[in-house]
Parts: sequence; structure tokens; C-alpha cells
Amino acid sequence: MDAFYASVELLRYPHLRGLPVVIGGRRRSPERDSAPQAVLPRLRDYAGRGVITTATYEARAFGVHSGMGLMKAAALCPEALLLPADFDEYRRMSRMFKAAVAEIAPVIEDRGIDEIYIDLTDCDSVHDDGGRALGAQLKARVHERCGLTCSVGITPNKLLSKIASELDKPDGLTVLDTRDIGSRIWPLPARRINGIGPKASARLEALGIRTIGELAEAPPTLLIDQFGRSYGAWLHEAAHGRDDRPVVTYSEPRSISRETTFEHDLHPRRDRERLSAIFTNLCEKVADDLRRKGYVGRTIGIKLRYEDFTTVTRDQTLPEGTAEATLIRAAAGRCLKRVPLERKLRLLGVRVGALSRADQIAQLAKSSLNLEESTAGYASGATRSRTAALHAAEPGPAAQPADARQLPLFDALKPPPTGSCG
DNA sequence: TCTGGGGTCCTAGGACCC
DNA sequence: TCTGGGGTCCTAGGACCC
Repeated sequence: MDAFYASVELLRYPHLRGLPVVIGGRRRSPERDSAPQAVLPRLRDYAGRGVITTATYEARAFGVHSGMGLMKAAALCPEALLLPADFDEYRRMSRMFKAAVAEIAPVIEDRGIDEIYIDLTDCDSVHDDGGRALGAQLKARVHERCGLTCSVGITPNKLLSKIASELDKPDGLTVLDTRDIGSRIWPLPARRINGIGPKASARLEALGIRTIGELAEAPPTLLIDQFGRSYGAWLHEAAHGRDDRPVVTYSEPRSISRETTFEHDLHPRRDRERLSAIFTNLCEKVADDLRRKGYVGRTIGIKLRYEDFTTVTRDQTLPEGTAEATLIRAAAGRCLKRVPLERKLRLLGVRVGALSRADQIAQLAKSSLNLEESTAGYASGATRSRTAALHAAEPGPAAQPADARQLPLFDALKPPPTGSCG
């Protein structure tokens, strides 16, 4: 989708069309909705933390782009209008454009809120003209259903399609096949390859490799030498436009997390109360997300970012999966005790990984009950998961404290409560 | 007043097991 | 009495993506 968040906002505020608009910053008071005609804040009036998540093409003309700090963006384009993000609305429009595409081509890989891969192999018309008419049809259907434009790249694989989709943005349609690689792909910067980020492209540049063509010419041995067997070999393949990854229509989530950057840095001791409340809140939100999505997780982790932006993580794996805020809070609290807490913090996060489906765990618990009745002394790796399932289905005493707030955590200066950890 | 929030995957070392 | 080889799991950090 083209400048997705900003484009969705322009559907609501059509009178802003043609103006530099950026999305980002803190959620403000909800008065915006009751008085949409009121004076909208300008970038120059913004004070505080945050980055731009999306900028209209008019704003991009000033050098403003997503990921840029708002203060820096304000210096470049002080007159740009600033809207806070409304993720509920973006998710709604996301579902809508994906449904529009599915009407025509149902084999879709979700790549986040504003991007998809589509496998067109089984769409007959793709073979007529390389897919140009089909691409136009997809774009038209999305616009018809959502009023939004998108950019499409139709090629033999995902790697090339991703690059191609960006060649003609916004509202683009690019059709390429392998014969076009030399003329259309090789002149591009190596950074355009999905998987070559700022670090890798800087290292490539240090080797005198700027374009994808130069990367394609580089001896594979050099790349493997510099970047390791796996990544080095992949770089070579990618530069030649080779990619055999399938379009994956479904995948299970690996982790669920919540994190927050504070308006002002907080000190672990002096701001202990506030941090503790924030910490508990993050745990409750994660627990909520887990339950809503139907997962439990065994690995509980925390993430801290200090004022100097260095980041540390700690995690702990529990014997059984949980979606209980209290258990998550307790485990996260134990992680916190393993981290230095002298410097001020700018961010705190809580993560739950090693997920499994809550219903399958419950299912397993049932069959485990039956199994343990019928077979005594069965011992193998499977025993643990069955046992885990039992505990997950029927939380033991440890899950009893009703209010996570009562737990005396985020308190590294206190010795751990007796018997709380081993 | 630099630098969000939610993710995935990879690497590498150590513990532990057979 | 000088130290194998293979495998899995756990943990921490980092690159990258949307």
C-alpha cells in the first residue's frame, strides 16, 4: 500500500490531500475526532519523543521519511501537519484491502499491516501478458473497495517482486522477468534487496560494492569470507535474482510482546513506583493479548533500554506455558533482578515466547489424564509437555494472587521474597 | 528534545544428556 | 591420568523488516 497510514487518514480528511502530512508522535486527547475541522497541529509545534511512521509523498519531498525523529522532521518541514496514529482504523483498512485482493487471487502471504505477497501461479490470466492485466485488475479492485492506491510488482519470485513493487511507487505496476534483471535490478543500490539493511550495506560499501550488479559480480568466496557461509551465499543468490521461497499462507506466531518508551527517562530507584506500575501494566497487556489470541507461552522476557539507547534483554523459561498476568509478572520480575539498574531507562518491554495454542494444551491435558491413568511409569521427553499441559489447564497455587500489583517486584534492591526463585 | 512498537530469524556459547 | 561426538535446550544480542 502507498503511504498506508497517511493515505487512510486522507480518506477521513480529504481536505488535507496535496499537503505534507505525517503520522506519528504520542496519542493526543481525543478532541480531534469531535472537531476534525479544528486547527491541526503542525510538526513545528510538537515537543517530545517519537518518530514518523508514515509521511505523505508531499512531506517526503522535504526529506521527511518514516523512522525519522519528529524533532528532526520538524526542522525539515515545520509546516507539515501531524496526526497521531489510529491503529484500529489501519487494521480495519488492512483487512479490507486484503479481502479485496482475495476476491481475485486467494493465495496470500501476510507481510504486516500494509504489505502482502500473492501467488499468481494458478491465476490463468497471469500467463497471457506476464500478469500486467491481472495486476491492473488487482489495483482497481483494491481502489474500488478501499479508495486506496497500492503498488504491484509481478515477477517470478518474492525477492524480485518486492523490489519491482517499489520501482514505480506510488500507484505503480511493474512486470519483470529474469531477462530484465541486468537492466532493471542490477543498477539499483544493494540496500534495495529485502534482507540487506544498514549494517550489511555499509560493509558492502566498504568492499567497494554499491549496486546489486556489483554484488552479483563479487566472488562468492569473498562474500562467504566476509559475511559467513549462510548470509554470504544468500547475498550471491539474491544479487542474481534467485529466490525459491514459497508464498506462505499461514504461520503461527513465535512471540507476543508489549513495550513502551517513556515521555521522559525514568530512574529505577527514584521512579520505582511509576516504573512498577508501567511494568505491571505491560504484563497485563501481554497476558490479555495472549488470551485474546488463544496462546500460552513458556519463555518470559524483559527488555530495557537505557538513556544512552543501549538495550539489554533477559528471559526465563518456565516449566509450563502461561497466559496469566501474575505469573508473567513474577517471571519478568525475576528477569529484572538480573539486570543492572543504576542508569535511567527510556524503555521497558515484556515479551512472551515459546508459544503454544491454549486449546491444544487443554486438549493435551485431557489426553494426558487418560494416558496417565492407563500407562504407569511412562517416561520420555513427551512427559514434560503432558505435565505442563496439566498445570496450564489447572493453575496451581502459584497462580493464585489475584492482583499482579500486589507483587513487590521491580525492586532490585530488596532481597527476593523467600522461596520465590531457585 | 535524535532514535516507536511489534515482530522474525540467526548466531554463539554453555548446560546437559546419551 | 587427561578428555569424543552428537544432539537439544536455554539465553543474550543483533540484524532486519513493516
